[in-house]
Amino acid sequence: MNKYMKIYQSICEKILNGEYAHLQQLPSENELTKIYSTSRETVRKALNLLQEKGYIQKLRGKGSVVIYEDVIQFPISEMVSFQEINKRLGLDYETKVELLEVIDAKDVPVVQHALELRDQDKLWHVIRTRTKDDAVRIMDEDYFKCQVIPKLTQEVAAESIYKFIEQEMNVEISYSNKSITFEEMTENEILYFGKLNPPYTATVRGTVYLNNAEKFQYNISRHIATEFKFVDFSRRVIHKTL
Amino acid sequence: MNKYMKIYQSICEKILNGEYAHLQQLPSENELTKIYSTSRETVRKALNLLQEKGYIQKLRGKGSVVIYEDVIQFPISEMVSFQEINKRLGLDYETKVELLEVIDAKDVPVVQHALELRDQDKLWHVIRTRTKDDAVRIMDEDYFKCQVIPKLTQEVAAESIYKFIEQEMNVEISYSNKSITFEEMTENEILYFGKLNPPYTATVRGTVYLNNAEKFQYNISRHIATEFKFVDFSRRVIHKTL
DNA sequence: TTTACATACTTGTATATACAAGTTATAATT
DNA sequence: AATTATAACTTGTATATACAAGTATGTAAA
Repeated sequence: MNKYMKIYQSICEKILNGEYAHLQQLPSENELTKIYSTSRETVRKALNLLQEKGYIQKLRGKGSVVIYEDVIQFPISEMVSFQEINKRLGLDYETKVELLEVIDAKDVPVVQHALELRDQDKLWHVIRTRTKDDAVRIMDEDYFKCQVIPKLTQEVAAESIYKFIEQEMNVEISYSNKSITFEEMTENEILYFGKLNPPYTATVRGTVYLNNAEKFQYNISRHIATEFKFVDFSRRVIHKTL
Repeated sequence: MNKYMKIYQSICEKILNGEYAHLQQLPSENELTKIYSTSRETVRKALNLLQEKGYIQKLRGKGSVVIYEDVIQFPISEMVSFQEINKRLGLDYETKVELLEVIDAKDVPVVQHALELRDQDKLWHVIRTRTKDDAVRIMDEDYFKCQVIPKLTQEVAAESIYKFIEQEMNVEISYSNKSITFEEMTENEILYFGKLNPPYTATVRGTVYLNNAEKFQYNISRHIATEFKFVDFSRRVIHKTL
């Protein structure tokens, strides 16, 4: 792995475990070059990434301070797998694989369109529920291109599909476009969640891309509307007034 | 302004107006250095920013392609002012300033806590509605530190407060933390939206920070729950499994 | 025709240098 | 004591170089 990525992960870890606390000043770029025995530009790459992801704030002349605070809600703009969040936040959800099958793209027109597939293209169809305190809180439905992921097992689906893809296959998951809507529950959702009042879900739909801009996954994540809270970190870039 | 920022804005503009179309290949880094008569590293800074913001995808050995597509929904993770979106997407909402007053921080405990204010600190309190087709669709409530923004007029509030702050004052709006929740409408909201079925709002609450990590704005943006759709772009960074 | 290789392109990483610009603390001056 | 200037720090920008690594293409060999 790259040097600057190692430095990023090292500092990130220190922030997450409290070694670098909220609002604490980080060592200066010059000091970090000595600590990691590297050049200043390499340190700067790591720091810029930490800033972009909302861990630190840099200020010219002063240095970098930690701005990350533990959240106990779902980060929407982070693109981390469920298991990564589950572990990091200690949420203790239990995953159950409700369905794992291969289907034809033509049988799910919405997904076929979203992933730009031909009729005969094959898809993995996975449904997983996330349970806590004996109640289903989240229902995840995923579609993966079989072309990209030839094999998929119950065990992998119960653990982390992303971890499997990135470590076992030579595929780089790169970015995603998501949408969040509030929708009335359908019969299918009531099946998993039970009858709720109000009968609404917060639904996150996402298309996930590989690093060559190929679409390979379509995801629908349904949460109990009144229960969940999505959080987001974003940075301002000034755009020209057109 | 910086060179790489000018290049970013130049290419960004070309993407937004279609000069560089969806999935079109950008000129190579070497060509761009000639076009903008600068060094490769400076071009790379601009391209990396474009990639981070979801406009392009780079691929080693191949080049950069445009991945941006016009969306007609609200970008949640972009941190652009309402007027910036309104113009860019041609949404044609009409803004009405319903309230513009100065209040004591102690009168709004939630905001006081969020912005870490003392009892006697003063706040601008602004309520604006966004109307389209003769119906109120969005209700924006903002609180700004008077310390940072001493003056604020009805005219500025009707236009763009961010534009005013960044161009008139010497203040750099830097980043924000937002949350999205699904909430039952209160009497106050029914006042502006009217009675709706179901009586729920999609509520975005955000704390906005300056570049010195000082909190200066608290924002509550209420949308008709079943009507709105938030969109999000995010990039994957592989985290260590802790 | 097919395969393999070499080559010329692309972006990615790491390093170095020089200077600009903002902050802070110290010392000198008023 | 208050102000000013200086020096020593901080991060930001721009440039240059060298090499690594992935992609595409053409050429030569099988």
